[in-house]
Amino acid sequence: MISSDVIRGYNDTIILYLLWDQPSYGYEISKLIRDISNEQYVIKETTLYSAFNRLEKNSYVESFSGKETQGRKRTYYRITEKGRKYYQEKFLEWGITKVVIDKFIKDFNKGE
Amino acid sequence: MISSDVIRGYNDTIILYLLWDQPSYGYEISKLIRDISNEQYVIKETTLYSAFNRLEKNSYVESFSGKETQGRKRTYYRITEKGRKYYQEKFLEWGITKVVIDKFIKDFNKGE
DNA sequence: TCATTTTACTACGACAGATAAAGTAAATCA
DNA sequence: TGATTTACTTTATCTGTCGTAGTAAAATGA
Repeated sequence: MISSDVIRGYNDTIILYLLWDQPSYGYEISKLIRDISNEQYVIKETTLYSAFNRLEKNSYVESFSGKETQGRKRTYYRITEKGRKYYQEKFLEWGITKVVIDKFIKDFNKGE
Repeated sequence: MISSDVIRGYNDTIILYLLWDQPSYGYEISKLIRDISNEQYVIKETTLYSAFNRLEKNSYVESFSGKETQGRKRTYYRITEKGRKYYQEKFLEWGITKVVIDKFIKDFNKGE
């Protein structure tokens, strides 16, 4: 299980990634995250829905009511152009972040 | 500039890394972080000192008064055995975290 | 058919870590 | 001697995560 403080800066970006090709909704996103990460990251419901609200407030996604085929009525979210731009920025930032953190996190057990 | 939410889970670990071989103190750690990261990460003073307090509270470091050679009196910090163990755990976690996040953060501009 | 499970959220409050702002204090430097 | 650098400390605020609880409808099973 990876700590939530680490992932904190990337929950929104992860959601945008999963919305890239088609709209989706909370429950599905949550399962996708669990499956794709092989159970290594399971996002909390409240974290997920508060992320959706934040994303919508920032106009990175827009919501619409889906025709529910099963289960309760769903709220779908669609990524916006602004959301795609934000994602691309975060993608670049993540590349830099990895390099920076790698300079400070090394294995002292195996020399250097 | 990398965002603070990203680094949030690793500030303590970065400090422990820099204390690995010899004790140090706030101001020096802060400069080391800036230099090693080539200005890409500049830790805020308050963030740094609150991290030291947290580390000490958790017994990952212990403090002692140094003979100041210049400037104001310094509080030095020395990593403990518990701190080294914690660091090793975070080192492993970071490896896993990178792999997990990489599954969700890809460049849509270049195919794949 | 009725209860349980699964799907799909919403509301509220607490907490931790980052940070802005301001202040303190001693040594060095021009 | 006054500005700058070093070296912190205190206080208060903000954001994102998360625990707890509740709502609601469809699917599933006995």
